[in-house]
Amino acid sequence: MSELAKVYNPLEIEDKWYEYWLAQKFFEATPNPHKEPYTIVIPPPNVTGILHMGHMLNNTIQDVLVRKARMQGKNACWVAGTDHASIATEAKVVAMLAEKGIDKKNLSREEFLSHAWAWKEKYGGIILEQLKKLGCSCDWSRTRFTMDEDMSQAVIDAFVHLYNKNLIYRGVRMVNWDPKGKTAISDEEVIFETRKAKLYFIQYPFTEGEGGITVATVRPETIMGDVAICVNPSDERYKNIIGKKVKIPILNKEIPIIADDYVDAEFGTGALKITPAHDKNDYEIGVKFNLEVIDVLDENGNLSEKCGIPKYVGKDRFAVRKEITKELEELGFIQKIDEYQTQIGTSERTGAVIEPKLSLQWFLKMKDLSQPALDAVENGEIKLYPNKFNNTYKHWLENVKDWCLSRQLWWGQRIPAYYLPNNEVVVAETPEKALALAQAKNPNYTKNDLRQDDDVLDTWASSWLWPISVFDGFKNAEDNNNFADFDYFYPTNDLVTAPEILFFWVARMIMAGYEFKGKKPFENVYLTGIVRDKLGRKMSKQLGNSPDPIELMKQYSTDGVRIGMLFSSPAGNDLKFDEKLCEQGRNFANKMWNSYRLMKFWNVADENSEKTISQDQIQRGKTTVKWFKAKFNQGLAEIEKDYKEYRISDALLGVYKLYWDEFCDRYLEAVKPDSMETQLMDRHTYNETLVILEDLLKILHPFMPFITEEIWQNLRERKTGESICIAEYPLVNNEILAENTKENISKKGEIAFDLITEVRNARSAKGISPKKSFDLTIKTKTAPDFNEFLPIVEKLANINILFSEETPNNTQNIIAGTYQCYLAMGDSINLEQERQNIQKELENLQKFKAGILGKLQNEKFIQNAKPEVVEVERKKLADTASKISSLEQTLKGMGN
RNA sequence: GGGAGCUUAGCUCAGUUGGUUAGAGCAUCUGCCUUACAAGCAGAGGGUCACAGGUUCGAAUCCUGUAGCUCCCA
Repeated sequence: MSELAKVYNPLEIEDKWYEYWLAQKFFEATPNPHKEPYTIVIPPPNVTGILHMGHMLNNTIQDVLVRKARMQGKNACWVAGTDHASIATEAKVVAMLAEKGIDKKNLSREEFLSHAWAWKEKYGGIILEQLKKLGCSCDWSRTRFTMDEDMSQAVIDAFVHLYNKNLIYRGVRMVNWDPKGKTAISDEEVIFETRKAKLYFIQYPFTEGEGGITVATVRPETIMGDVAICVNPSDERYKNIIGKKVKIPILNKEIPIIADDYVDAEFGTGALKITPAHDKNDYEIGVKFNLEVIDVLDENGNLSEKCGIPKYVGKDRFAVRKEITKELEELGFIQKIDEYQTQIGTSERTGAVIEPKLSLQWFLKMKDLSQPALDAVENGEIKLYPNKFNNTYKHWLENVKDWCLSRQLWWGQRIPAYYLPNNEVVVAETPEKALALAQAKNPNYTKNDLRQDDDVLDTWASSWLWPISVFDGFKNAEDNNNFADFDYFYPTNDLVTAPEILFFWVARMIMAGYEFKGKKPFENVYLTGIVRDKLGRKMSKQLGNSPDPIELMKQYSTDGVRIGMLFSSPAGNDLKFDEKLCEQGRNFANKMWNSYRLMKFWNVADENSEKTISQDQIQRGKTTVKWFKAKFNQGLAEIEKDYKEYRISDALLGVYKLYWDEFCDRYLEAVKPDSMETQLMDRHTYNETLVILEDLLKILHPFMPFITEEIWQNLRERKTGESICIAEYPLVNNEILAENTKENISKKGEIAFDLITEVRNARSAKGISPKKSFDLTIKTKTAPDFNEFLPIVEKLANINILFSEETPNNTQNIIAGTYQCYLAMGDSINLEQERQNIQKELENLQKFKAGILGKLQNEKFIQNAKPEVVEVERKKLADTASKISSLEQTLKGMGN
């Protein structure tokens, strides 16, 4: 048996078992009315994506939950897939085409899409393959893509449904315009930079009378688009001029002074110029006061005809800023120019400064949709972990804005809206149905009169349907078969995702669940933290501070990396990732491997050889097994509690300590055979150890699927089709816990192990080798209450235990529980030193006792504190008093 | 500007409705090739719980204020 390697080698083992699991179809789930379903849908990663540390964390947690549920006999179904990521993918494809010298502008929509699909087929599956490396136990037969035909159909159907309910409308809205790329981009693609700018103080003269009002702005080139000056109504400086009119410098156009709370009286002069076409907030004020919108810029970021000053038309916005500043200065309108730090949005793609621009977009009204979603979290039907996110969630939903659904892109579901020659619009699932609607208005319309909207829908318009559509929940009701999956697996159980997309995705899925199915999409939402580097920075490509997960797994084993991720991830808190943690995970795997190796050295006794085993060894085995089972079940109960509260890293730490500290360092050391030559072990202890190890492997399996499978498979003869993946997860054994409470087994064990530590410590302090054996006298008339543990103490502390009521000479004092013990270490005892140690210990105890007495003599404490608390204090007092008296006796015995 | 959260050992974090002398892992230090494992074993040291008040018999925990940091929304 000794041919097992000393160091665990994960490489082949991981691939071997993953292939076995897939071949045995352990991860595939089909509806089964006799089994309870447990469902998770993956947050679909971008089809353009490759695995990053965030995915590692997220998917490891999901795998832990799914594997545990599967072992608990549930019908575990984890659906994987990817989303089409309109913007990112289109950008990638455009870039790829550009490299080949192809300009998107010269392609038809169909041509471009065929390139995009080709790209997706080639690169779109990378991330899913990487998830397999991570050990993810997804039902791969269910893998979906948000642009699959039926998934897309669901998106279109949903759009039509909402349009017909009057929840979708078309309206003007401010978008992030990239004047270089000549396209709108999403908020996520805007990078804010802190830049130096100038704050110009410009005077707008009153139309009547002397003077005027001074406005501070960073954008003097937009004054031609001004339609009002706004002040705060409570601003004393301006109270009496509200309603007056001023003239825009140069242009000499009259605009009113209005008042709104939005204006910050502290900023600049407290007077704000309102340019609705070029600022989001100004636009909203414009809507509120019913002001005109004058768009003075064109799609290139140049001044347009509308600016009203011919010499500036067609010139770049920044050039005009300089020129107009000069002109204003010459005309005496500029009072001063301050240096100013400002946040400027730039395009992730082109680097151009983003121009807020009004355009016509499709919107979804959110108010009615959000109410059920708000209620669901409020009344606990859906639970967020950690629940600190309830506030954020509530705040967002109560202030929810309408959702801009359209994107000026081609990659995605094309908006099913068709324009008629008279600019009327019809919305329908297909061109045919749209034509029918059109013809209802005017029978003369033909197919050629319809022009479909060029834009596609936001990717989230696909992913908010994900938990429904992956189970074909939108398919026709006539086709009953298609609903079997949906009816069985929906609502799903847990969702694991990042807090960054709580609104984008989670809230919207909840809305979709109630809107389309009248049911929540999931029960629990576990929000992970953000993986940061050691310095606390977000991991990003630009910084290059993210390790390559695949490399990490090669270096530390997949199990090791999974452990490393989870060790540092308390729910919802950001985690500072450190490779050291993966190393710790790898070391743990190695420790497990070696504990398995140790068992392989042992020989099970037969009827004859069993007689040669010492009673001490047999007794040790018996007690250790009993003790460990108590510890195991206590630990397991804690771990279950941690799982219930989604404290995954605490659950892991619990398992880790059970395995390493209790099993390896205590249990295995205690049951080791006496004889190194025969390695003979009694059958009872051996069999129990096997069961114990199997139970440990089972509770570890969700965290470390590969090594647990490897050891589990080798522990006994297993048949094909057997696997720890589907082995029964241990239940907390309440009988053992009750027995433990009755017999105080774990408490006695602690006393015994503390005593072992004390003895080792005494040796170590004096530089004596652990190999040297000593006598230890326990001061007692009868056998001490932890009697059954004494053979364990003798073995692990390498001592010989005696009982006596006398205090032996020349010994070191040790306390075990309430027992006074004396360790005879021969000449090495320094009596004076020993006396001092005891004195010091006595002082500590006296201080401690005084503290307790202080409490117990305080009447208010006795009156107010819970009886249990008072009882605990009394017990402490008694124990301390007894320790003190025995130490004092010891001192006396030493002739002091 | 509005909202949320954080601050506990050198580092990363636990610390449940207030109740043992505040815990863990890593790191550090000491001693060890001991019947598996040096990716290991046996020990040890290390904290004014950010700061200042308050409530309470009792505060890391509750309240108020201050400072610093982070995130979300605008």
